[in-house]
Amino acid sequence: MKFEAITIKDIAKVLGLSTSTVSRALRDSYEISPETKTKVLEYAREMNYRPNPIALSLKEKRSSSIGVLVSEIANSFFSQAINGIESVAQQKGYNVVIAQSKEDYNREVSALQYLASRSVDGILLSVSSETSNFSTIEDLNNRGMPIVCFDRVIDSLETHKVIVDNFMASYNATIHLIKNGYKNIICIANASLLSISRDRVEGYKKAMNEKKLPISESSIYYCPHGGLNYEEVEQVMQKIMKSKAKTDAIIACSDKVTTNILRYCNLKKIIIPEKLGLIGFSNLDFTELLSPSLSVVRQPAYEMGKKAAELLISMIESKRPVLDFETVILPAEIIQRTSSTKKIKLI
Amino acid sequence: MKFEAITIKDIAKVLGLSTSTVSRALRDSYEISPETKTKVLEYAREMNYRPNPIALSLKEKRSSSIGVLVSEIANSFFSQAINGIESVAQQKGYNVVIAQSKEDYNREVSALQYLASRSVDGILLSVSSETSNFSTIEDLNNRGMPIVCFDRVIDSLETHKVIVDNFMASYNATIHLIKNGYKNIICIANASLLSISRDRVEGYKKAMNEKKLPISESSIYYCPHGGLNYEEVEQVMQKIMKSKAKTDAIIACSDKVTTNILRYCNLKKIIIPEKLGLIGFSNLDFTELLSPSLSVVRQPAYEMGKKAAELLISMIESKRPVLDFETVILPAEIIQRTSSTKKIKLI
DNA sequence: ATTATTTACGCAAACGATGTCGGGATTTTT
DNA sequence: AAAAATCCCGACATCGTTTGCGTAAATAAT
Repeated sequence: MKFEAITIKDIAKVLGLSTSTVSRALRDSYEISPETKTKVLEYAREMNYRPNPIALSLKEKRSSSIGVLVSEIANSFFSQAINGIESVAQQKGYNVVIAQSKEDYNREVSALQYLASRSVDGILLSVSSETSNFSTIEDLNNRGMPIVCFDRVIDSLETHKVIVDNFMASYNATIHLIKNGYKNIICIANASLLSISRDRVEGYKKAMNEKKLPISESSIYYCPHGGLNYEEVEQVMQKIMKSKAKTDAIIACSDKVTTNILRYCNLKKIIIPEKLGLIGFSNLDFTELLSPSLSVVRQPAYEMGKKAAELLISMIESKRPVLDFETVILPAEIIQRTSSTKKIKLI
Repeated sequence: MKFEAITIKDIAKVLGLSTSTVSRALRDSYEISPETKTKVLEYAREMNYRPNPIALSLKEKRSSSIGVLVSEIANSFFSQAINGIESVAQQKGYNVVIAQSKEDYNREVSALQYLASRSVDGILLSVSSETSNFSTIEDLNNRGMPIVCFDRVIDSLETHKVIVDNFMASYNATIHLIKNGYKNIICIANASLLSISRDRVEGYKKAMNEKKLPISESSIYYCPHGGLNYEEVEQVMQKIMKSKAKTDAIIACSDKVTTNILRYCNLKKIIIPEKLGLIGFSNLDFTELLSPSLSVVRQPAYEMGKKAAELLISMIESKRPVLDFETVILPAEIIQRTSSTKKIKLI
C-alpha cells in the first residue's frame, strides 16, 4: 500500500490552472491575482497540501537535512549530544537523520555512503572504535561534503572539530585519585585507535609521572569494542585483579567501561572506594544515585552537539569553500563523589 | 559550499553514451553489450558512483526509509526500541529517520507532517504525553500512510499496535509491594492522557481492590510532562510527603518518574525500602547498580521495536490495503531487588 | 537477394516543484 | 486612438533516474 499525497498538479487540474500558477500562488508571488491566490490557498489548505521535499531536494540540490553518525544512540553522551544538535537544526530549519555504527567499521562506511549520496547536506561524525581506515570519509571531505567531527575526531581530517579537553580532564581526574591517597592507579581506555583514548591516556601518564608514581605496560588497558559488552570489561578486570600489582584505583576513560567496571565490582563484592577507587568518564544522569555514588568526568555533551551543528550549518550555508578550520575545545567537568574518596571514608 | 556527486549523466558524457544505456549497463540489463557494460561499470567504480536516492525516491514514489517518532531518544526504553527497529530496517533495506517530540504536541505534529510529505514510507509512533488531538495522525492514517503505534498507542487508531501488558505488569508490581508488607501504596503515573498511564493505573487499582486496600483520589498522581523534568516529580513527592496519609510505598509508572523519585528520596534522605518501598517501570541498564538497587518493571524494548518495524514493513510492502490489524502484547518482566523488599531487610 | 529477427543503443516521458520566458488581455499614458 | 505599460498566466526546461518505444545495424532465415 502506498501513500498518495496531493501534488501541485492535482490542485492545478481541479482549479483549471497551470502548475506554475499554483506554485506561484502558494509562494505568494506578485504575479498572481488575489482571487486566484485565495482560491489556490484555500483549496491547498483544505486538502492539506505539503510540498514534496523530495522533489524540492532534487531541484535545489539540497535536502535541508543533516546526518549524524555516532557509534550508539543508547549511550547517554551521544543522546545528549543529539539533543543539542537537534535544537540547532530545528531552529535553522534542518532535519536530522540519525545513524549508528555500533562500533562496526563496515556499518560506518555504509551509513556514510548512504548519507553522502546527496540525501544529506552535511555530516556530523563521531567515528567508531574500529575505524583505522579513513579513506571513505577523507574522500567525501575532499569532494566537498561538509563534515564536522565531534568527540572522537580524526586528526588528519581537515575540517571543524568539537572536543573536550580530554588530556586535562584525564590529568585532573588522575591527580584527584592521587590526592585521595591512591597510588597504584590503572587506566582503562576505549579502543586504542581513538583520539579520545590517546588524549586521555596521555593525561593519565602525565599525572602519574608528575607525581612520580610508577607506570608500566600493564598499567594501561584498552577495550577495542569500547566496553559495549560486559564481557570485554570483565576480562580486563579479571586480568587486573589476578596480577601481582596491587591496584588500588582505576580511571575509566569511557562511558560504558565506567559502568561495566562498577557492575563487575558489585558482582565480585569489591568494595569501592575502600578496596578500589574509581573515577570514570560518564554522562549518565544517574551517577550520583549509583552505589557507591560515582565520581565522574562529565562532558558538556549538549553544548558539544550544539556547537558542532552550528559549525556544520555554517559550512553548508557558506557561499565559498571553507578553508579555515576551527577546533573547539570545551572543558570537561570533574564531579567528585564517593567512589574515589577513600580518605574521607577513613577519617 | 555544495557537494557535487557524480551522476549517470556525467558518465554518459565521458563515455559517449546515452543516460539510458548507462543506466541499463549499471543494472546489468541484457540489452547492453558486455563491452559497454564493463566500460561503464569500471568507470562508475573508479568514480565511486552512487545512484541519487532522491531522484529514485521521486521516481519510485518510495524512499526506502521509515520514520520513528518518539518523545525522547535519551530515554533508555526508546533508544533500545530504536535499536530493535534499526536491526529490522537494516536487514530489509530501509533507512531509519528518527525524530523526537520532547513531549510537545506541536513538535509532534510538525515532525509527523515532515515525515508524511513522502520523505518516508511509513511511521513508527509513540505519542507524546501532551497529545489529545489525534486529527493529524488519523488523517494520515486515513490517507493510507502506513503507521504502527508502539508503547504509547492511540486506541481509536485503526492500525497495528505493539505494547506490553501494562495492566498485568502494574498489577503484578503492586501485588509484589503488598506481599512485601506495604499497605499505603501510591501510584504515580505519566500523563493521564496516555494509554500506558491508564492501563498501568488500572492494574494498580485492581491489585489494591483485590487485596482490600483502600485507595482514594489522592492515591493516584499524574505527571503531565512524563517526569521529564525533576521539578515535576519533586512537586508530586512533596505533596505526598506532606499529606496525612502515611504512604509506605510507591509504584512509579514511567521511566523518568522512577529515577526522579529515587533522586528525590536520596536528596531528602528518605530511606528506601524501610521508610518507603519503591518499584517502577524502567529500562535503564543500571538499575541494579543504583542505591538501593531498584526493583523494576522492565519492558522488552528491543523486541517491541523489532516487532513494530516488522509489522510496519509488512504494511508498506503489502500489495493491497491492510485491513486486518494486529495488537501484539508482549509480557513485561518484574525484577525484584532491594527497593521494594522491606520484609527481607527487617528479618 | 530479400525478408525476418536479433542486437545494441538512443529518444523522450515521467516523478513534483520551480524559474525563465513569452504572450494575451487589460489598463494607463501620450 | 495608438502606444506603452502592467497584470496574469501558461509553456517549457530542469534536477537524476528509470523505462517503454523506436530504430539502425548486424545477423539469421528463407
